[in-house]
Amino acid sequence: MSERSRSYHHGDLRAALVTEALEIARTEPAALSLREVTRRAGVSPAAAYRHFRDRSALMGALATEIQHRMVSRMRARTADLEPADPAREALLRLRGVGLGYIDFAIEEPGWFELAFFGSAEGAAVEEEAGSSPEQVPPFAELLAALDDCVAAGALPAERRAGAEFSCWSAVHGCAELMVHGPLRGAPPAVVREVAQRVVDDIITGIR
Amino acid sequence: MSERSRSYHHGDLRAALVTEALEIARTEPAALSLREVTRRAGVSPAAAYRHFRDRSALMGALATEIQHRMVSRMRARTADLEPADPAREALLRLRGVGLGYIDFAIEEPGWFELAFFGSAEGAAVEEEAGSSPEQVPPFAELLAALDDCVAAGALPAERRAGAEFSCWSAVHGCAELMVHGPLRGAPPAVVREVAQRVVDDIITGIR
DNA sequence: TGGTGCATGTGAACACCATCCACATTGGTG
DNA sequence: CACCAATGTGGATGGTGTTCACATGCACCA
Repeated sequence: MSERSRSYHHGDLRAALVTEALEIARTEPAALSLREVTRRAGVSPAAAYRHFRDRSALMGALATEIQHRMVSRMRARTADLEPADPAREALLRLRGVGLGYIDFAIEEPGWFELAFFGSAEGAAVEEEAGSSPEQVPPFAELLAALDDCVAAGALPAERRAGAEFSCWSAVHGCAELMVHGPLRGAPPAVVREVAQRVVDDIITGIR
Repeated sequence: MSERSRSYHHGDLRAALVTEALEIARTEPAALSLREVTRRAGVSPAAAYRHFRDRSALMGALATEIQHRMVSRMRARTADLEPADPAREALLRLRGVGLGYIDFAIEEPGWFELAFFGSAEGAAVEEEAGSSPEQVPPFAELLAALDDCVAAGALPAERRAGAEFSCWSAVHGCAELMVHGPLRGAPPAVVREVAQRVVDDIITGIR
């Protein structure tokens, strides 16, 4: 396993391709091509097709991996909440989910850009059935936080339905604003302030 | 001017290229390439470079055109407001701006996708100076609506600063949700309801 | 009127890309 | 040990953006 680089067979090319693609996406997104990925993995372009139906399948795997990393960071951020009364704590968690989402987009714009690619272009038709909201990990995180709010009495039950769309819209839109939009490259202080205002406004609005 | 199609010189190739690109973007976005655009304009690929520095410059011109059409539709939608007291009327206008934005995204997904491309990829560095928020027409529309709200007493002056980011985030994020995200292809009734909930929530939240 | 300069369009080339094919190599299984 | 299925290769095809030397013809000036 140690000296696998010289052997004709790679060992675990699929994982290696995803790893290389992640690296490229983070550092020089413009260079993210199937050929470049295989090049860095030390393998011929066609080899990728033994593991992915086509380019968009690779991007889908990439998106899934990124979504999981996103959730990890969101959780790491939310973990250190000092105890408070349940309602307040649930709201703080909801706030943390939103801010964590936005932070991830700012810290890893290359990854953020690809995080929802699977649901975007090529694979639109076939996956149809398998892409319910609950299966998009960051979205699932939001759903859980909202349910918590209801359980803790911080959100009236009759306001629960549809609240996830308001929250996701505001938070995702804010992230886009900062990665692609007018706030791209704004000073971190401004960015922080805007993010907090957006998250607080939408949490106020859904209640 | 009438029989210009046979002449070596085109007449107004720049406009023709934008027109063709708009058509392609609307009907078969996947086919939107510089070569396809020139092909439809009956001209060689290189001809485009007499009018646009590169592909991303074409996309930028396209984006600008789309943004203007977006504003036109948003205005057409907001135009028929029956008079009411100023505060209520200002809020309705704000609501109309948001819903109009979302409607445009749903009705013209191909265009919506490109509307902010100019601020997205290639041209990021050089335009830096020229892309202040006020110069993005749909965003300017929002700013105006918010100022109206303050003037009409529907929004406290101390809540005005930053409100545009909350609104744009929610509305743009909602549009993305419907074009690329989990709500893509959802029944129109659901889409309508979600859009209204999102817009109403954020308007509640900013006040 | 005739000539010329400059903007505009052409054709061919380059480098890159995704994708497919027949073929080579191999690790594991009978 | 032999063979098979899985995996990787090299090369070809047709697409892309971009550049270059060259062709064309409109507008203006002598």
